[in-house]
This record gives sequence, structure tokens and C-alpha cells, in this order.
Amino acid sequence: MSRSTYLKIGELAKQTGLAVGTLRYYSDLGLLQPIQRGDNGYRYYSQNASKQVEFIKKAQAIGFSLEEIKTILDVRDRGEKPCSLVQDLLNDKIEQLEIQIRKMTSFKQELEEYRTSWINNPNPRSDSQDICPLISSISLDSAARSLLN
Amino acid sequence: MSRSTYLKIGELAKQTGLAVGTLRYYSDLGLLQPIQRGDNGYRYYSQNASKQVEFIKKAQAIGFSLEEIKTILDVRDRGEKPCSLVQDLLNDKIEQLEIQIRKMTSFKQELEEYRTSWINNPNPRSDSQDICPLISSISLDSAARSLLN
DNA sequence: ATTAACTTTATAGCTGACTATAGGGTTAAA
DNA sequence: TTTAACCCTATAGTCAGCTATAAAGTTAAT
Repeated sequence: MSRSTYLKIGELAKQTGLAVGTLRYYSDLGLLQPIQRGDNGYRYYSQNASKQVEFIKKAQAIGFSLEEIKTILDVRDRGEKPCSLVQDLLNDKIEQLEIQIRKMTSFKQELEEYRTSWINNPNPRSDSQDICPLISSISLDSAARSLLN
Repeated sequence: MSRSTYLKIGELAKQTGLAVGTLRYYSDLGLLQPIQRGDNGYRYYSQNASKQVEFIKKAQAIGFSLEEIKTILDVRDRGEKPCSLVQDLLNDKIEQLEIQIRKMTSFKQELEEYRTSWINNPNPRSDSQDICPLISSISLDSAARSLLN
């Protein structure tokens, strides 16, 4: 049954660029289930599967964990009408993204301030006690603050 | 030899707020070496050690890995000032943050677009073929686009 | 002298997302 | 029909930055 509409795991691997082991891992996680198993135990995937892999990849690329992605996909996979749940989930994700973005932005600003002040103060005297005056100038309190919000 | 100038590991732990296990871990890594070992095998640290711990903490706080910190300290141990290395690493960090932020921002926008369109189309008919019309409406291609820049 | 509170090493576990290996069974092409 | 190329499961290893445990030796206070 090779020329069927179904993909064997190696074929899907080739299509998506993922390793076979990764696809098995996803299958074990319940993240990307083969549409059926053969009598031989082989996993058979729908053509659609590579679209789902794309979704997983991209969601991952911006910091969603496989666990989170599974939650999203589970909602779809359940036979319910999960739309309001999906919306809640989406709202959560957006909020989490906002928080993440805010944290990273302020952290980045902090780092840029260090960079700027270091440029203005470029020549540590070689007799200094410090390991690196640049790093020594860091305030732990402020670094902590920028990470905590 | 407790009232000497040297600190035992527990004393340094107390001074710095790090766990004893963490200090041993750093010692094994070669990140923070005791100034000597006693006949008993005890690690003895210089008073200076807590300064070095502060350095490590601060460097960690701005996103350096222990590996990177070790690189910095190794430069110092060769008698050089590691500041320009530190600046290079910092520039890398900032750039990585920028990329992350850009990706997350565009993905968030994408998700917000879904949210908006779903709000305008809030009542999936229960006789729909789709498991969830909201999820079905997702374009993986466009999700991909928003992640790729 | 006893004992609590240290210290040591070596080993294992934790999280997340894989990767690698062993030891099998299956399929497809020559 | 043989054999390479596939597939399966189960288990273990990887990375970082620790934490936890066991089994043992040392020190310090009473």
C-alpha cells in the first residue's frame, strides 16, 4: 500500500525535514497521530500531516512548547464543538505573548543601556581590581527587575 | 583553620546565597575554583570568591550561559581584560533578543487577526462538518509567513 | 567522648525536545 | 530469494543548570 494516499513515516520525514525519530516522538506524545496503523504496526499519515507539522514547527519557533501545541491540537481533535475553549486558549496565548514580549523588550533595553554606557567608558585601566569593569557595573537589582516584569 | 582568611564552602554559600551544591557544581565546571584544598579535601575559598560569585550572577542575569561566563573568566585568567569579548557577546545577546521579539510580535498579530475574525463570526452552526470552524479557518501558510520574519 | 554539623565523592534525577542504539519484524526491488 | 531499506518498540543518552541522595570522613561544641 505504498502508492496509496497515505504516507509512511519516512516519507513524511522527507516531506517535512523532520527526523523519523522526531515524528515517532510526536506520535508517542499524541501530538501528531498517524491516521491509522497497519497490521504490521506501521504508522500511516494523511497528506494533511505535513501541514500539521508545519504548524507545529512554526508555533515552536516562537516559543510554544510541545505541551502547549498539544493542548491546541487536542482541542481540535476532540469531537466537541470547542470554539469557546479555543478562543479562551487563544486569548491566553496572546496574553502570554504580550507578557513575554514586554519582558524581553525591557531586558533588551537594559542590555542596550549597558552597551551604551560601556561604549562611553571604553578603556578600563589595566590595574583595575575588577575582572571586567563592564560586568561589574551591572546592578543585580535592576537586572532582576527587568526579568520580573 | 576556621578563623583564617579562607572560607569553607558553607560559609561562601551563606555569603552568596548560593546552595552548597551549586558551588561544588561551579567548582567541578572550573568556573569558580577554591584557592586551595585542605588535607581533608575541603575546598577553601578566598574572600574574593564572593565577588566572583557576584560576577557570575550578574553575567547570568544578563543572559550569559555558564559556558560563556567561563570563556570570559578564562580570558581573564590568561591575564587579559575580557571587556571586548564581553561586548561582542552582549551584542549577540541583543541581536538574538531582537529576532525573538520580532518573531513573537508578528505571531501575536497573527493570532489577534484570528481572534478578530472569530469574533465577527461567532456562532458556528452545530450541523457544521468542521470540528471547529475557528480552528479550521487557520491558514498554516500565513502562520508560517509571520514566523519567518 | 559523643554527637551534631559540617565536609567529601559519586551517582542519579529533574525538565524539554529530542537523538541514538539494540534487537527485532516488513517490504520492495534485483 | 536474497537483501537493502525500511518499519517497530524499548531504553538510554544529550544539553543546562542545577538539586538530591548515599556513604563516608572531619570538625567543633558540649
